Amino acid sequence: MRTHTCNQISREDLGKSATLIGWVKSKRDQGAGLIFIDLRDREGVTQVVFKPENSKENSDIAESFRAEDVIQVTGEVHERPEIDGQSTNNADIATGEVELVVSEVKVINRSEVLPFPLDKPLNNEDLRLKYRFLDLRRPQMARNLQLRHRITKTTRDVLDENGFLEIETPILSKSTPEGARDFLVPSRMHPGSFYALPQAPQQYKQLLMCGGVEKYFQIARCFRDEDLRADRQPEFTQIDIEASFVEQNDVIGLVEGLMGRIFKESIDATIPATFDRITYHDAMNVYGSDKPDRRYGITLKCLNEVFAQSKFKVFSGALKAGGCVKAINAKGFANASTGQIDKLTKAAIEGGARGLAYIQARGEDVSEWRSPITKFLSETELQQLKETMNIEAGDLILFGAGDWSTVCDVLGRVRVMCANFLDLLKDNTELNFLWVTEFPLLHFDAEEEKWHAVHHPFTRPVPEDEAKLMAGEYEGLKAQAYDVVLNGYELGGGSIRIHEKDLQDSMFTALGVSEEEKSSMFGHILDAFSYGAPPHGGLALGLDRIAMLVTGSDSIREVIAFPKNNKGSDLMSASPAEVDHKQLRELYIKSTKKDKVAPTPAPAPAPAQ
RNA sequence: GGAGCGGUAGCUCAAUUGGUUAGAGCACCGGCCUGUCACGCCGGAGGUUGCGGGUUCGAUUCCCGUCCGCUCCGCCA
Repeated sequence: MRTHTCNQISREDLGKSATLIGWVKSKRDQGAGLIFIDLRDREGVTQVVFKPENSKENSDIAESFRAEDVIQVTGEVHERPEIDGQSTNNADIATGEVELVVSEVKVINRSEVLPFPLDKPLNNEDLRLKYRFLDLRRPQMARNLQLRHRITKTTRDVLDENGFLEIETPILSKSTPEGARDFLVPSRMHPGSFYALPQAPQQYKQLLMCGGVEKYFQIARCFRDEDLRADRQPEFTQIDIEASFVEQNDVIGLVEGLMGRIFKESIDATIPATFDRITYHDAMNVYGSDKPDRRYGITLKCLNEVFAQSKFKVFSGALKAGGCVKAINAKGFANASTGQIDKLTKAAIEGGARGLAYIQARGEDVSEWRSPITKFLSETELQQLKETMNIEAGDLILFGAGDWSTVCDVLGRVRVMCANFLDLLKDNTELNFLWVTEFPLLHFDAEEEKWHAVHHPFTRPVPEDEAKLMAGEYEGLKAQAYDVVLNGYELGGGSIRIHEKDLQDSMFTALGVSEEEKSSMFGHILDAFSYGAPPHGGLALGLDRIAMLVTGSDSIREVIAFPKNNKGSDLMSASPAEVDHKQLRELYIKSTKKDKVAPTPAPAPAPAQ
């Protein structure tokens, strides 16, 4: 029987017997039967020593060990000896002052030669995912999973302390017309009908509020059939929270407390008791993003006054059309390479700009500035610009002109790229939390010529905009919606919801949902709202992203035990995979493969064209 | 759907302007070594350079196509 884990034995155990079970991390064979084994388990590493004078048989067995063999060793805990006056302690491991001198050894299971070493970082993620069961043995991955557990455990504790009930909602649910693409599951008992996997338990949790639950949470698996990213998986986990009789500040306070406990109990980090708040408008206006990373200070400055009378048509034209001129000052980036400027310009164009005007302030004086546009600007404009933007020698100024939202978006992208080029976040360990509030309720999709919900269709407008929504005036409405942002990542978002049938009906009307769809798609929720639905609100937090930031990983795949790759495949189990014809027939789905039983007749030769 | 980067031994990488038999470290196999902890020393085995085609006397290298992976854009209410 195991008496200790591999991080446990210490000087206090000297002379005592101990039995360890674990994996052979490494073997150092000194010859003549003196062999050191680093034995690893989930918790740590202990050096075990085989001495020929104790048992030649044991040493012979140890000689055969390879990395990742599972062995059980029993022996006496010894102090590490001094050799020629030199300590043989190993300060790198917790058990480095002692060692286990083996008297009994048992080989529990042998390992094949490994496809990759476990004790070094490995770039080849393909290989890691294919052999994930080995990859998970690496201390970094073990730590990530342990921290993730700590996060979910703390979440359950905190929400339980606050009176929230953990309730499961269906995985087999119903396709929703708006939002991301659904994963569909064919129904055998209802030919031609499909379940959908939930993108989020949004409607269920609101129906729980209608059911009088008052306070609900769930560590909920969610599914979206969209293209993947480093911080996006087709199935991911949300901490889903909903409460009745709450206002925005209640939800915000709850989440601030939850975050504080999570960061304390996982990595012992102390974060502010309350987070700064910024409106959506200000976030866009100042940082060019609705999830700004404020760990660096580059901000968007308005230059409308400077260029109000400008003869430079790009600027004056934008202002005349009711738009704006803005710029950022990337301090110390005047030496940007042509390639870097090209990349910034490309990003600006992708964001909808026609180009990217810039000034490389190679010196203090405006005459030393290098720029394709300064020749169009007057001396007065240049001096005002210098003052407004606080331009000093060595700065790079980047401009955007046009309609407000495009300019903000473009400069927001350029801002992030500059910070990356300048490596502004090197060695930065700050945890910068932020609430973004007062999101727009609706935005108009010019291509489809219809209004979309910015958050989702159940989001409540601010009180002063309720009447407008009911009256069909959709321009400029604000929502009681809020996002929590950490270091430029959207950790989660939520809103106060609509709980009245009439208001919800108006919302569906705004989104162009037909009367027929209202009852077929949303009849149950409209129904629920007409039987005394309580006011309610909540939010959902991305557990994977929280775990990614807590562990300092650069991808959520590092904090998910068995993630999918970029194409949505599980490389270990090789899913998705084709299924048997019989299975498909039962589901009334036609195989895309050629039918082997009844081959189709050879097609007639195509007529020459 | 689009852009960028990448694919050479089990792993991490190298290979000059297109030029001998494609190399090194780690891992592996054999031998030696009684205090190592990235143990050390000696020896060995290990390659369809992702795949297909083209140019060339000659292609890891140049060109075209294709597959795979990662990052980003679109997309993700």
